[in-house]
Amino acid sequence: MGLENLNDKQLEAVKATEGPVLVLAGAGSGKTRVLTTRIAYLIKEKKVSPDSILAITFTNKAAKEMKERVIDIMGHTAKNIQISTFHSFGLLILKENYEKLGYKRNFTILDSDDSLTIIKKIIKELNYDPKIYNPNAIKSAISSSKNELINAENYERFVNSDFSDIVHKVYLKYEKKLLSSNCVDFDDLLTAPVTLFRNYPEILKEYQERYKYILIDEYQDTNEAQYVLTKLVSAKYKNICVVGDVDQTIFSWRGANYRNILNFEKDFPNANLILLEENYRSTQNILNAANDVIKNNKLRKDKILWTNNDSGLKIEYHRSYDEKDEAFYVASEIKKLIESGTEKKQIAVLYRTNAQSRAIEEAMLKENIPYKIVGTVNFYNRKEIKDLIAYLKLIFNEYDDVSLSRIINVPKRGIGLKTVENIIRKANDKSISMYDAIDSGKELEFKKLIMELKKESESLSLTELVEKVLEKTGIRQELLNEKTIEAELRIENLEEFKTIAKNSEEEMGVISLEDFLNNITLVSDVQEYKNYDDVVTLLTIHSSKGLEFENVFIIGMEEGVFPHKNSYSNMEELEEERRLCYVAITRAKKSLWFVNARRRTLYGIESCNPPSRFISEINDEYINSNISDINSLKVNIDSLVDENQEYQFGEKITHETFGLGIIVEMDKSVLTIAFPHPHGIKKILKGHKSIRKV
DNA sequence: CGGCAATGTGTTTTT
DNA sequence: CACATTGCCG
Repeated sequence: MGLENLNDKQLEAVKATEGPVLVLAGAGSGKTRVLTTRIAYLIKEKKVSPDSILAITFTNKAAKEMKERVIDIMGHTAKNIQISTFHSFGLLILKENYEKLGYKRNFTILDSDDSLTIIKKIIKELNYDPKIYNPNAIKSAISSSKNELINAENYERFVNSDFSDIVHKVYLKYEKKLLSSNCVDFDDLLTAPVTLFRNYPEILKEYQERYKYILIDEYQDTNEAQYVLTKLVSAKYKNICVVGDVDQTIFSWRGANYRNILNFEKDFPNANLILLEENYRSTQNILNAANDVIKNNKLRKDKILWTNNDSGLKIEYHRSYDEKDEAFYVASEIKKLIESGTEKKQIAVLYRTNAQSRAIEEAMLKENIPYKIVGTVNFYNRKEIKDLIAYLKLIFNEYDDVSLSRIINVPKRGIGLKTVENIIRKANDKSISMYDAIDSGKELEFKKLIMELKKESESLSLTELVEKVLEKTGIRQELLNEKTIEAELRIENLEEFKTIAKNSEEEMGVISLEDFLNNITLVSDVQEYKNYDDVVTLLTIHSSKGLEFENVFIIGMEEGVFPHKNSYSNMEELEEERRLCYVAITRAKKSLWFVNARRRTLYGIESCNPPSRFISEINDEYINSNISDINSLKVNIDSLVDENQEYQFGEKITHETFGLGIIVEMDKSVLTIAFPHPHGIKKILKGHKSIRKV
């Protein structure tokens, strides 16, 4: 079972099966090993039934990996364990209780693009100018509210400005639209189960009985909805084991609240607290660098990771001329590694923003280095693929007005804006779906096509259905007629989609249209299906969380890029950047590179950025550099702050982005300021340029 | 209705 | 810079 390889603390975490357990696990301290062994221990030693166990992870990648590891230990009994993301778990609950929440059996999940489309339409309907009221801002306000379990009606209490008033109105209409389209959005997958459990205690009871043992990974990244959901389901047996590391909170912008982990012992009195501080992953030098960076955060508890590993190589810091040069340097270093026998899958290039991947990708292509990009511009976001999916969604859920609007004229059928508007008006008047509202004209032809495909979908396999759609709708024919290279590429993508369908069918035996659609919406990572053996990995730091590589390159180590300039005005966001840096550094096992560029063209403008402050936070003795004097390049962070500014409790200030706020707490260097919704409470360095007295 | 050109806009991270 | 939206014309 692997108990023999665990240290005392890890063993304690595995064996403390009864009652609440909080495991504070530093980076690389073997927390995944603890979780997987704990699951095996529950089943083998404690004779717990596999389907009484619920294990929640934060990403699909982590869920997949955990499942594989458990299967490695236990074999196929492990297949019945519910190991998934919060969102997939929410979907499971929803599927078992859709009617109580007002949905029909064939509800579908909207992706975030679809949500935005709906919101744009609503803004138009309400006659607001989308230039003044940014649809994306409204969308994220609605999404944050949902994740804080504030529903559209309750949002009224937070209305205190023009903007929030409009958010409220859009939010109400948006919810109505989702329900009538028989659709849920991502956030509903978390909030709907909470609503269900609050309204139906007897249903909650069933789930409490079903999942007697609960494990939650990355607990510091849970938001309010996830937190409440966890608490509800675990309330009866309280056999809940949460694992996390406050220093690795990197999803605050999505509502993650690291206080959930700090409050765990309050929420579950007499919780067993276990600290894992020994790092097994990295060399001493890498770990020292990580510790040096993270200790600059003011809002944290002291914790020093240690390791028995050798001190290892110094961090290699390379400053390049520009981003092309940077990419070329990385590629040539990777080449050297590969030539000296390093496995490509032990090499990763990490960056702060997806946009940075392009230069690296070009260099990799030029140098002929096999690579994969994790979670880049989504395969499923390509137009032709979205169209195909919209057909499948509509075939499955005819109430889905979003999908219908998308494809009613794809390929061109001569159904224009006017016609569509008429259908919408009719549907609204009669309170029916657009699909049901269609009864004449060219649009009836379209409806008949969907009806026909719907009928066929009952008897065809998934792959056959996809083929039928490509053929009968004319999607493929239209592209064939184009006879351009672009169109050819699109056809290739459609064929690739068919392959994905086929593969998942083969993998799972049979897969229903429903499961397939849900899967591709929730698991947006197409590369899971592709067969990559030994290639270099390119990915954002965010998606690198939980992974490890022998050799890691962190590129764009510049002020403005990393830390990202949007985080400058707010101390909490800057500290999140620093945690992000901590995560990035601790991905490396053996060797680590910091790379940056003297000048960089991003979004069409060239800028010259000083090296990242994070580099200067690390003691020079851990760094090897092509620059003679690293210190001469250190940024003067103090220049951003006017230390002499004094404030008083209760004093009003204005912030350049959050507006008027009141100081509700202060200490030597940090102000806690309350801003109006949706900003809420922020911590800001005393005397920071972004705030002014009023 | 469909296609094209001009204009404008927003660019952090993910389920 | 890349893309999305708008406006104009056939």
